[in-house]
Amino acid sequence: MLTRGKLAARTGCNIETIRYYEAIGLIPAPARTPSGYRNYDDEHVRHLIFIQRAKSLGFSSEKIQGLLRLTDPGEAHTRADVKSLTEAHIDEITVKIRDLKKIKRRLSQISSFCDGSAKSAQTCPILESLFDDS
Amino acid sequence: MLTRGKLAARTGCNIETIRYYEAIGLIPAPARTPSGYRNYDDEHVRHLIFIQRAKSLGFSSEKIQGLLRLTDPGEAHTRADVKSLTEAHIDEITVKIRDLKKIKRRLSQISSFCDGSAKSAQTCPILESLFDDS
DNA sequence: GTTTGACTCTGTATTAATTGCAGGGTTTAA
DNA sequence: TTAAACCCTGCAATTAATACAGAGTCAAAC
Repeated sequence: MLTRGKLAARTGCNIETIRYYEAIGLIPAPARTPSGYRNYDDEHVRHLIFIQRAKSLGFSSEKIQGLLRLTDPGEAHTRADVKSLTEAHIDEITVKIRDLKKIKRRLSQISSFCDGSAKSAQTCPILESLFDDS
Repeated sequence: MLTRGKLAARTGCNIETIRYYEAIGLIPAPARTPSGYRNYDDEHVRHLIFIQRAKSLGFSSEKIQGLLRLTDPGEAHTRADVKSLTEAHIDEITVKIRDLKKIKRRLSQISSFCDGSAKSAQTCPILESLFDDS
């Protein structure tokens, strides 16, 4: 019996947020016990973990719904559907990865270049480049 | 004269959001004209572009403040400071990149595997793996 | 040079996403 | 069999972002 509290503990998701995601349709409504308790299954666990990751990567609830719909057996998908949906997402993800790599590279430079004096970070020219658009 | 509206147009940021970011200290308060108009400079443009990117990558306002503080000439940083701040961020970014690559790879598989029939996506076993934790 | 439209200012209200709380029922384990 | 620990619902509070209202400012056409 996987109650809401246990699902929260297992996924790290706030217990109230689970109810909220159900309300907005981000996760399917689970079965209920005779007394009305929600009873989740492994599908819900995977769903919720995916949602949390996607959120942490800056995807909106709407975008996440779009990704999840790709896996929904209740939805019919033509090849064209899948193509256009996935390709738009792939492009967006490619940009995200590029931006993250840029920030990571700059942070590594900051970490290795600054010489340890109290004023080092202020004068380190690398810091400036953190904002660059190139 | 870079007014708030022009800054919004140049960065794609909502004009009201700029005022909000100033209120919570995410961007520095700009100079004012004698009549009270905000007057921004290039520093604000770069700041705001960086903030928008970081937001789109799932960083919280707090995290972004931490990153920006690394570049703030008014803050003193010891080497240890910089090391610990940057390394925590770098680790987090590494995870994000890995997750994004995973999602991207799965999306590519979805796009290329499904055979074009109306029911293809439902039965495509690749879809399931979008949730995997491995 | 004045008028008018587009812009800015401040303060406050609204929306969306999330979290917290209160009041009441259920389960479990001592 | 009762107390602790949970769940239920409904609603309030928070945070981030955006919208709006009323008043002042700027710029360019008349």
